[in-house]
Amino acid sequence: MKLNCKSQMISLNGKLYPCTTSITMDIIGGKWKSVILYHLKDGTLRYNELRKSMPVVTERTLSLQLKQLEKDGVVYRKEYSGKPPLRVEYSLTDLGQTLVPLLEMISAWGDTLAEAGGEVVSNR
Amino acid sequence: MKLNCKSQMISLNGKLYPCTTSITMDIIGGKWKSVILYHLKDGTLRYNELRKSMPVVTERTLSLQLKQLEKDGVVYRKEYSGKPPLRVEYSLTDLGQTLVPLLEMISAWGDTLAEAGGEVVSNR
DNA sequence: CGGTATCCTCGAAGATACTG
DNA sequence: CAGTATCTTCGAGGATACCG
Repeated sequence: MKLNCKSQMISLNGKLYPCTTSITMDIIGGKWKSVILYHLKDGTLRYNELRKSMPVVTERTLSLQLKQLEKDGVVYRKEYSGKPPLRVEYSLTDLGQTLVPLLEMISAWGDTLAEAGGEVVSNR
Repeated sequence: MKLNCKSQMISLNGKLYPCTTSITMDIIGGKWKSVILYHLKDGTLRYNELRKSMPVVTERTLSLQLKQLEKDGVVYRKEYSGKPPLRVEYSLTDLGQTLVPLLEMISAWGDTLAEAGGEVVSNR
């Protein structure tokens, strides 16, 4: 059955959504999740590599967002536990991989706007 | 120049973004904007028609979100002012139309998840 | 290195009532 | 019909310090 977002609610994992777009936006929306996913789309990154790619995010927020992405099944967290220094790697799951075309479209649309009126401001 | 979201900031309309995905998400993100846009993708709707398509949103929130979409240039507000009853129609602008493939992809991705584990809950 | 713990701010969104 | 006006709540995200 194809859901069509007309005057009905959809229940998924204990949450109620008014539209299938809301489901996707719940998973990739917010200030940071699409950015994290975009950086992971080209491969595995360690926690600190992610941090360096996103200089403005705080550690706490990055950590929280990663946990949510992990819980929603789009990001995989692999911990290589030997003695410290600890090594943790993040990557997209198979489900996360299915988001890549979407992430690229989102980025491309924003890119078009930026080309028209945007400006690169800083390099760190 | 193609922007790549690596350690630089992009300035657009007085806001700073860490990534081109952030630009798009700023415009279509949040709890309601993608739902509104999805409903408008098939044509013009009056304020009350939008309300009825989205029974859980409050008037205030719908009104605020529509204003932001209008300000960001993706929604067009046309007021037919005669004497009351007032008639206002909302539709996508040309820029808004370029979001349609994206909105459909967002909806389709959520739909896939819902088919796997979701459940339609109510009919109003 | 890869996080937590605490505390805090601020804006998105809701409830309800009212209006041109 | 198509909103505004007020007031309130709630949670995302930030600042800073500390931990295994």
